Amino acid sequence: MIIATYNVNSVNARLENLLAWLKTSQPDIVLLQEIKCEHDAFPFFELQAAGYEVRILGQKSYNGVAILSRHKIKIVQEGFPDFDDDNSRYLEADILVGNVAYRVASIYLPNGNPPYNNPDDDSKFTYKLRWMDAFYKRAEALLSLRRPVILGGDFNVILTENDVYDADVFKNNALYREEVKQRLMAIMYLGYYDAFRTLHPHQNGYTYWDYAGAAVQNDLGMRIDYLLLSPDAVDRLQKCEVDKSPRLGAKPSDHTVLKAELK
DNA sequence: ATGACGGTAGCATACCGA
Repeated sequence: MIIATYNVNSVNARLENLLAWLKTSQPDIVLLQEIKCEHDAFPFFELQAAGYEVRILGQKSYNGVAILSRHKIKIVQEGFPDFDDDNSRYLEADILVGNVAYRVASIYLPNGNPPYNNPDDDSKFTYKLRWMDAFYKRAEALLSLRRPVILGGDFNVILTENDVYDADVFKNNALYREEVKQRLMAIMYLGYYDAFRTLHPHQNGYTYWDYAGAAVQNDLGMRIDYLLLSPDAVDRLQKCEVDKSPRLGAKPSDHTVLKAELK
């Protein structure tokens, strides 16, 4: 079973790129973030023609998450229970692959940095922390299923200096603040495994490179996309790799694909 | 110190992003 997560930075702007990648890679499940559209503008037809069932939690212009699957999708949660969110950032589903009943979620965690024109505004950061607290509660509840759970997406968190090209540049950045790193670590201490780091302790594993300058050519990236696996899922983990090809092709997203293979 | 670069809304420029 191959599962991937990909922040597409607009599913419509990225449709050719996405379809080409699906055709080459043939994943079973894809978790998309930043689809940036609502239901009526989503390219259902093209993705269904490519062999995928699609469920989305859309939003106009910003955010929006989706799940693509070659197997039947049963949505169980749109957003977190008991957390009122103006943004479409969390979609959770049951997907049966062979005889394995996976619970998966597509996650677009808030960025948290202030607007450029108002650097003292911390409202986005406090929203990020509240969102992560709600995520913690949901992640905790899911462990009691004692099933393979896969929480994947753009987490907007740089965990360590090994996950970014220059940690000093990000010292005060909302992606690298202590409050944020502690919250992601707390989720993992519940019993989730960072699939990439579990298998690759030394590779940088970057999944994002800025469009500006020559960030991708110079590998000035950061590892901010994750696949977190519950104990029952990590037992099945065979491989986890960054696929840089979508980032190197024409008209790329600023993120690339992170994928894992489970047996 | 700032912006680069790209997407969306909607028609000029503002907002968002990491």
